[in-house]
Amino acid sequence: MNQGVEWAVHVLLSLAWLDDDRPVSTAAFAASYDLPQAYLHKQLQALARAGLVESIPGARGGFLLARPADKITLMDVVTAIEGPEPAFTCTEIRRRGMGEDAPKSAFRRTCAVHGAMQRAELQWRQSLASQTIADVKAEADAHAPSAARLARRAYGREE
Amino acid sequence: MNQGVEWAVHVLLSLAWLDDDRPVSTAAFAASYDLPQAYLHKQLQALARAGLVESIPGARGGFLLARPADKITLMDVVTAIEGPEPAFTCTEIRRRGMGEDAPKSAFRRTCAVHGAMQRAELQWRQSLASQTIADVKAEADAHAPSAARLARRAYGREE
DNA sequence: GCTCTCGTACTCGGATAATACGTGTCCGAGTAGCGAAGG
DNA sequence: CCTTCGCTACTCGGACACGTATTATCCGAGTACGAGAGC
Repeated sequence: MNQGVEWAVHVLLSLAWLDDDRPVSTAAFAASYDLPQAYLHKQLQALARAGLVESIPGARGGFLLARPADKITLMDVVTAIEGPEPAFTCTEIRRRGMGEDAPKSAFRRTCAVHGAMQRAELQWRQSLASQTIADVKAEADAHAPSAARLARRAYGREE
Repeated sequence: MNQGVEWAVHVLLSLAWLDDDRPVSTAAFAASYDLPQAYLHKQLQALARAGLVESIPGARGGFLLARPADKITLMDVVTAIEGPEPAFTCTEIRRRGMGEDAPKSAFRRTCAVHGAMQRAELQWRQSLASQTIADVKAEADAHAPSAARLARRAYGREE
């Protein structure tokens, strides 16, 4: 799994904590998390292309949530960063394993191996789709109530 | 996900279909599935190291199931090929995101992002662990009853 | 005819290259704010 | 003093290198079968 997924979730989480209309620049995020600015910027562009964040160009620009945090699922984030392709890809090698004279009717139904892997991946995707940024924020708040205030301070709010 | 996972499951499935004590060589599998022999051999070695198959050295050697097909889960196969490392790794970047003066008590509990991703991955792993090679075999048989016979013919059984 | 020995062919095992994707970086396009000049 | 113009600094956007992990390959160690010679 891409490193960028973790970064993206934390960035969205920070934006959810800030909860205002002032955009946050890549430089601010990079400084806050001590991450390579240029590469983090690449990930943020992916989030913008996927419509998860809105990008404000120009000076004093940056990124802000494109929709409420409870409307952004972790599945959205993973898809934005990793792409929509499934992790397991079936190449239908079963067709070559049975000899040339195997009846085509034997392959009408989905490959059983493919089906099994797909079921597992579906469980993963459903779990990701059932958890929103707002949920993660709520859990983090429950673990450490000071988190929201610390986040706002880290980005220059409430000086 | 590694290509080798698909190959490995199909190989184990074929061994389950054959269901005898005569080992099958890498060359036989590669010829049957039309796969690069040397690379497939590498994957089979991983299965052998993980204890899923038993390797018979020397002429007329090859591989056979190390235990019954209903005792080999898809999780075992994925772990053998991909390794035991979790797909998502938490680098605890939250600690850097809150400023230096953040109280350590705020990080006693697990990172919420990590927890959320872990839950999804656990669903995936549980689904993989709940499905055995025997289950996949049963499903494939249900889809196409001729599969077992075709497999035995492909490996020189029942000539 | 039987047995022992040697040779050959075959297969596993690990060490070794080539390639693709994830990682990291750079520079150009565009915008907002600030300052100075003019009215 | 107010308005307008221009400049500078800052930020997004996409195009360009690098490193690591997956993909792919090769050669050596070991074993079983078979042929041949010897008894």
